[in-house]
Amino acid sequence: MADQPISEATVGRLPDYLRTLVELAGDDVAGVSSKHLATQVGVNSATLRRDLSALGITGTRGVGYDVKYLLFEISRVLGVHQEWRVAVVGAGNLGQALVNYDGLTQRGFPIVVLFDNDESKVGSIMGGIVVHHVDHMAELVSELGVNVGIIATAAEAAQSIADAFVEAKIVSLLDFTAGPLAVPDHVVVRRVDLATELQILSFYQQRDTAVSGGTGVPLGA
Amino acid sequence: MADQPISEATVGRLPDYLRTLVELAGDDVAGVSSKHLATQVGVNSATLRRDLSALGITGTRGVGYDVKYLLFEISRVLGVHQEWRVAVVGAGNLGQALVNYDGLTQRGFPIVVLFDNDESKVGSIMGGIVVHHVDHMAELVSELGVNVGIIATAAEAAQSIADAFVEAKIVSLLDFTAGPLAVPDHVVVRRVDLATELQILSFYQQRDTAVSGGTGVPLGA
DNA sequence: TAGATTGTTAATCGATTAACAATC
DNA sequence: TAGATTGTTAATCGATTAACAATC
Repeated sequence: MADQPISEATVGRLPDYLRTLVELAGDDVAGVSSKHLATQVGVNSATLRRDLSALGITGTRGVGYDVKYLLFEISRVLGVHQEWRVAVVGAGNLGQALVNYDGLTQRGFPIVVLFDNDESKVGSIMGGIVVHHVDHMAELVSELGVNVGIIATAAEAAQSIADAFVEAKIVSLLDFTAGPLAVPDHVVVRRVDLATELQILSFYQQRDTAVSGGTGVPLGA
Repeated sequence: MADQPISEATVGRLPDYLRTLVELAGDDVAGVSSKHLATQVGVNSATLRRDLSALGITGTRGVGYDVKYLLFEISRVLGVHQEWRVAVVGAGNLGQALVNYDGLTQRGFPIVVLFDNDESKVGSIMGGIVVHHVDHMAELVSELGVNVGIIATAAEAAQSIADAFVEAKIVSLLDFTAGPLAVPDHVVVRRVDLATELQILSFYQQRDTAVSGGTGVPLGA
């Protein structure tokens, strides 16, 4: 029943805990110690106990945690018991990949509508979803009960789409474009930028394979 | 010429710096202060100066930093001057979206080969790339000079694909599947998990819209 | 010289983790 | 009671940032 605020780091670990717990439950494991679960997930057991404590989730001293209870509580905290209806803007390759990707629906995030500004795409069906014109975002988002928006357009359009989502009272956005988005404080944006991920990878590779020391060899401009 | 180690946090900010610097250079801005650049990027100016210092990048006291020099040095650190050749495993929707996505090539990460274990896909061309059978990974990865691998298969196949990449001497992997991958220490894996991103978003939304306080209302199991 | 801005020291903050009293 | 494990305190670690001497 602790009342520490829940840190971003803690929230980020919850899906990992959930994933491992689902496996344990599948194997009919009833109880688990913080040490065992932490090892499975790859975190320190004190960190795990602290995370659970922050969520108000308790175990039994000398015994451990009940797997089903953990599963239920973490699911509840993450909102897994609720269905989150997703709108995707951008019916290009990425948008199409998203609507064709079962994983999102399976984990409780069905894509219910796809928007594009290209008239030739409007009206067509992709992954079982009808493509609507972006001009109709406000009405449809409200009508369909959308509560999460995904921006999968070209970078130039991102800000105006974000504005439209905000206008439509969406407060959770996942952005696949690179630039920073200006949104009101109550709107949460998470960014997925594949090229940046690859750049970070290449940084490590370059550093680890570099002939060590020195200011570095200048390459062709 | 500082010799602090470069933190993961610093590396993660480099692409943001780069992006903003590209804009400044485009506007023909020649010099910039840490305060100005930091404001643009949305970080603290001391953090920015510390990051640059850690990379051995210097400015001029009383003046600021030279935009072109910053651009060149950060690019070099990130390996932007090198072409990173990417192999994607999994020619499903995600794999297809990746090969059709120009952004990666534009930022120096051309996908040069696509693998799948589905015989009916092998030999076909997607986004201009020939699909090869996963059994030929080792030879082709070496032949084509691949140095980054992307795992875009179903979750069950991820570990064996990772093993195959490791076998083929690839040390940088981007993984779109959920589970944890076991790889040797010298291999760097970054994970992109869309459902987890959405779960984190829904956590914040649930928390912020919740009727405050209390142990929470139990929902139907 | 006066003004500006870097590069770094020292303070602060927050997150992780060892350690252990509480207690099943 | 003896053994195990939680829940939390206190120590540690690392990253951020204010502040300022160095210096252009």
